[in-house]
Amino acid sequence: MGRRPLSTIRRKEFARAAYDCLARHGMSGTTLARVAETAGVSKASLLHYFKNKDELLEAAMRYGNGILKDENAALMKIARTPWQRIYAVIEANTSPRSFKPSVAHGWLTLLAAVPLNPQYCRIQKAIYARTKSNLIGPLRTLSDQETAVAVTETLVSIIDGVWLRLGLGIEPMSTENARAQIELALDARFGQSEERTHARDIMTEASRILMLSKGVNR
Amino acid sequence: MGRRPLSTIRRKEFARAAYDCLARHGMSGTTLARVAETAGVSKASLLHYFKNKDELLEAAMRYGNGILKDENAALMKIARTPWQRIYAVIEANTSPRSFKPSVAHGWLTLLAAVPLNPQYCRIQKAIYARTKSNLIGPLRTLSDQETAVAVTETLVSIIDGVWLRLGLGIEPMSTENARAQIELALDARFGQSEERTHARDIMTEASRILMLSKGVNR
DNA sequence: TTCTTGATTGACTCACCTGTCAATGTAAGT
DNA sequence: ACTTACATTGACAGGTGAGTCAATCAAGAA
Repeated sequence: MGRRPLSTIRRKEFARAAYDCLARHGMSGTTLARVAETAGVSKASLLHYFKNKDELLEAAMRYGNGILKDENAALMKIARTPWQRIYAVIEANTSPRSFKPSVAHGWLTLLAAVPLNPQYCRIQKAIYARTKSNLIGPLRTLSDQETAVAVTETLVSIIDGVWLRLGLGIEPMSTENARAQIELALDARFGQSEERTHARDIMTEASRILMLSKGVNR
Repeated sequence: MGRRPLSTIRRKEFARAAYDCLARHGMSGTTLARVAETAGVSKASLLHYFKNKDELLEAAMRYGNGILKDENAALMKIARTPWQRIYAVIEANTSPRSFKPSVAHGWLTLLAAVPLNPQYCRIQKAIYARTKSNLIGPLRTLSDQETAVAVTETLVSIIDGVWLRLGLGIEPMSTENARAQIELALDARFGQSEERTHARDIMTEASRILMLSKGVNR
């Protein structure tokens, strides 16, 4: 779209440095000076690429979300059945590649700022809309609309909840634990059909392969 | 315990003011000056009661949690059966009295700081331990240990998730919506027994009565 | 009344943070 | 070689926030 080039790759590096800072030092500890140091440049250089701190943090938010988004997109492309699409979302959102305490803390730090900044708000809104839509579509083909909505809402809450708990770091939280919780919620409205189990195995395997092929490009 | 008196009531007022600030202005916007203004005193007066900002925010954290804790304790005292104890926790954690966007945002803001401060960490750890224990106890009398643990984990994640989404304020999130999600998770491992339904009605009613009697004392 | 203890505050210090700017470096095009 | 456009930076300005301190105020005890 109307994206200015301005060395997109450099911006991404800085967004990553900002995200790392947020994860390690929290919002108050994430100063331009510290981000610059993390990225190995001067503070003034940062402000050459981002006109202010808000814009930098916005990029950090897009960067952090981008990781999940890319994995999700890659898995969605592979998925062929409704259950596979559901497990694509689940796999992407609990993939060990990003399901780490530091990533979760960075995410949590940014979320806390969402209600204070309309731009962050818009970004986050889009993320929720996408995730919900990715879940409700296939779920509707497996049940009535009402059930699909209810299950979607619950899955989204569980995903948010496990990420939150992961980010707090005060109790162990593994990919397996997270997925077990999601499975439990699915059990509430769907039986352990052959189709479901098979789809899960397929998508788990697909996720593993994608992870091995080191980083979804772009 | 070893609590210094130092006008406990005054400290609570300030903790409340700090919490309000956190909810309204986020972590960076919560300055000593602003909290002081909210409380109607000078910044220096604040620091007479709290030796630094960290201690003030710690008090804010205890204050915010205290609301839920008191409601939980009151309902727990009423509960007589396992299912009633389970619904005591659920009611307390989704009570319209505290289940509000501003409260949730204050909570979210504090949570983001948890990994950066060992003291916040300890407080939050205790909160999780209590909630989990309150759920796992009664659940164990209704199922095997493994199931009790799994359901507890899921319920905790859903509660955290709905609070998070409430705090973000980018989508509607009501008490009813939150409870529907929790019910769904319970459905996964427990049928709609007469006992369960009845317990839910009892605790909902108890919560309503407590709410009418305006604020659990102390 | 006098003394003591705690409450409250304005003024101040010091550190740090954001954002600007002018100067310099650098690489590619002509 | 010259020019243009961008990259990078040190230095600086302006502002703000945390925390200190000495002085004042109020109330109860002796």
